[in-house]
Amino acid sequence: MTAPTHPTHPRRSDATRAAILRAARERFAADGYERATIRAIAADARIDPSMVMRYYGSKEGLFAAAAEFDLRLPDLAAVSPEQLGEVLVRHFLARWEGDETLVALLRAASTNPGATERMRSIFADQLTAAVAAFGTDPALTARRAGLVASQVLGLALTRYIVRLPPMVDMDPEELVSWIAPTLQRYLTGLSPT
Amino acid sequence: MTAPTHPTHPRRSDATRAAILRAARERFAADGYERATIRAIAADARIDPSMVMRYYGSKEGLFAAAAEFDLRLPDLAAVSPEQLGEVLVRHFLARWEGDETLVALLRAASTNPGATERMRSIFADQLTAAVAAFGTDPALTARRAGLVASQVLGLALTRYIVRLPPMVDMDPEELVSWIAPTLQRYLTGLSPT
DNA sequence: AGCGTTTGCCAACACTTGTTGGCAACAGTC
DNA sequence: GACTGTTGCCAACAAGTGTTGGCAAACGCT
Repeated sequence: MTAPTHPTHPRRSDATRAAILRAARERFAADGYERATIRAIAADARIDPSMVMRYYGSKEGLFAAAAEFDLRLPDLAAVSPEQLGEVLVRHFLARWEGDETLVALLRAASTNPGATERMRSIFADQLTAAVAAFGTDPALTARRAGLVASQVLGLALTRYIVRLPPMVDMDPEELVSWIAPTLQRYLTGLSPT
Repeated sequence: MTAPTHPTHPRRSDATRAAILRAARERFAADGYERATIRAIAADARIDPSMVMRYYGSKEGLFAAAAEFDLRLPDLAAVSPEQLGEVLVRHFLARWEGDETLVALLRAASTNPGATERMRSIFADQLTAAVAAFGTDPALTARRAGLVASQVLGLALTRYIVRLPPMVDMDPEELVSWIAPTLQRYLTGLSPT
């Protein structure tokens, strides 16, 4: 993260930039876009609010930087076809739990148009590409990816945002065994038409 | 809605109250809790912002009134067991499309603690009760309901909030035929443990 | 008609928000 | 050591927020 886009000289303020980004992700994840104030983020990072503006231009710019995200989906073509569902749930669960960026993005996506758009493109681009990679009927690929997204995002919503007790209490393995067959069918099941 | 709790005299301002409530639901559904301002809601309802305060006490109070919601779940004990999934998806789809209250609630649930709590209780109470009504292993009831909620809320999130193209484009019947088997298994499938 | 109550609007309050400009301290270079 | 650019903070702004109190008109009742 905060990788210099070009072989530019490392800046003396890189530590500050990173601190801002870390605080921003925490606040956005905990409070959503509008309730997370620049002042609060700056206080967490122990710097002045004006620094946030200098380094990230605006609140929108800060969010864009903090919500940079890659699903890091594995190559599904290399997975044995009957294990696709299981591999995917495991991967998503690990990704949600290990990085609060996605929670921040999901919280913000409900109210902030920019975040909505990013969420949409992440799942429309990255997930659709991964689903296309193991090649079923191209006409169905987008729909399969959309259905997978609906279950995976629903899992995240109920477990990390709404915190429905049963969804919070189940351990990852139980979730995998319940949900994997769902994704498996969405990915490889016959079109029900 | 806005039903007089007691046999009190109908008030001359009932029309205004209803207009406020209608405008509030629209704004909350479109913008979420924090971006929906009392001034904007009042403007939509063509009255002064101070009226909102007089009739609903506070913004939180207004939201609480606007987000009053009943899932109106059918009696699942009266449904033939192999059709549970299908009946449920149909019911939820109709409920989402016909009433923007749930969309308002879902949008707000990501950022507003009160809305989160209400969402949680709606699905924890109403849905769990419906699932319990056709009586499987009580130890699994809450988990089954939670899983159903995860898929149903994921459907709503991707279709009405994030607006993932494939989820928006599919017509209700196709969604039903894809998703019904998922709910069916969550409701009646064997515990995978 | 005269009464108290209800409905509505206006103006203002106290506060928070994102954002800006200026100014001191510091680093590194010639 | 002087010069240039960077890093940081302070103070302030303009705009928008939820919320409040008071006042005029309309209403419903006797």
